[in-house]
Amino acid sequence: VAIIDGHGAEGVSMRAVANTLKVDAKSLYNHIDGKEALLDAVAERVLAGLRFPAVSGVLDDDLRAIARAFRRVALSHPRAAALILTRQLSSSAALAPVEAVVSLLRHAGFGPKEAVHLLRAFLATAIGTLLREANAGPTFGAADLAGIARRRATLVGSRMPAVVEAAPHLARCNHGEEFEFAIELVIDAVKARSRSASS
Amino acid sequence: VAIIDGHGAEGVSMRAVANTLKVDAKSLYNHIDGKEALLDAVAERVLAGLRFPAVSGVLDDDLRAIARAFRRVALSHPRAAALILTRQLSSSAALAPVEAVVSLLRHAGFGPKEAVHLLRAFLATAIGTLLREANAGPTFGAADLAGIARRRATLVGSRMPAVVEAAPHLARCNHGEEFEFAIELVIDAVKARSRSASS
DNA sequence: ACCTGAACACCGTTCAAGT
DNA sequence: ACCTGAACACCGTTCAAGT
Repeated sequence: VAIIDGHGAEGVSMRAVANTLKVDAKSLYNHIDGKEALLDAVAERVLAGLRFPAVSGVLDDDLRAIARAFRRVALSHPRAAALILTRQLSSSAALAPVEAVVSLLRHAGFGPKEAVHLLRAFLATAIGTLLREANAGPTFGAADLAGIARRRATLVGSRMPAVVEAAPHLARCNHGEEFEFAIELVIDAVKARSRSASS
Repeated sequence: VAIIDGHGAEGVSMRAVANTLKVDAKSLYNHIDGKEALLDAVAERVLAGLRFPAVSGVLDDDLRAIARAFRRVALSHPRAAALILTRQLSSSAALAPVEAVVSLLRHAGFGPKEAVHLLRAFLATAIGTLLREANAGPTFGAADLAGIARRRATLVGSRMPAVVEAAPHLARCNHGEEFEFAIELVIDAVKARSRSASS
């Protein structure tokens, strides 16, 4: 994790890890099954920092809180974010958010089948949004005015009418705001479905 | 693309590409700016295969059609899917779906700002869902009965009550169905918002 | 139980020299 | 305008030998 924080995920090599551990790269194989397993372990370790607030009993508040907690942990080590969002984990650390969301939906009256569907849509939206944020880096943020201007020029240069018209909004991206918007969208859809829940 | 189809994205090396081109790896640098640029080019090439059906004028039908066309192209080369979904592209190939969706939303009465928000939520949901499908590989599909049984056992072993209860549904994943469900969810939310559109 | 030396089969990339 | 030889600074991983 220290290497990723300092040099990015591409900076992780068995030799680099061994080096910061003052040991030979080959020695690592006595402790872990290879590089892929190491990266899985990193993702699990970071994801284990996930903490949910207490359940309030109001479905949308609780879903929002889970989404925010998930964003928080995913971005707790920005350069490791793609790892956490992308790796297919099987450990119980990865099941914690599943348990939290499904449990909420079941108590709200959804059947197990629909709860799983909604869970998956909920996670897909969160992960898609966070992956955009993680990949964008600081470039896309609100701060970099020169970057925004450059990007806006490119968009206008595309000569696609809707893109040109929306260029001022496309050129910048407030990630926190977009996350809230996307989550609100799926929460609204969940609430709309809860009025006729079954199956 | 041929290498990715045959050996996966990790099989792509400058030497491998040069080899299938019957040339030396170093020669590639006369034509492209390095490996990252090469992978960008691959993603753009595949994405360029995107074809939208004609606009019907019914918002939800048109959004559904775009989503399906996007899924189609993303999975047209399954082992390249993560590349297409993950790379930050700046070319006009990447702007085609943006133009299509924003244009639709504008005609439906949304302001440019809200159209961009909705576009981003729409894409995030599609990308999140498709990334799950691409990463899962064939393992998770409906076919592999032994895999489903094994996965179900793991879930039950977690001893998390909601996970255990929903294990039969969590252990399998019909990707096409989940995609339709997630898209339907955001389309519903868009329609709900179109009844009070502005800004 | 853990470490390392020797070794293998790879990488991406630069640059000067060729045609 | 394009190619290549020589070269550099790296990779992940195995295995037998050591303590």
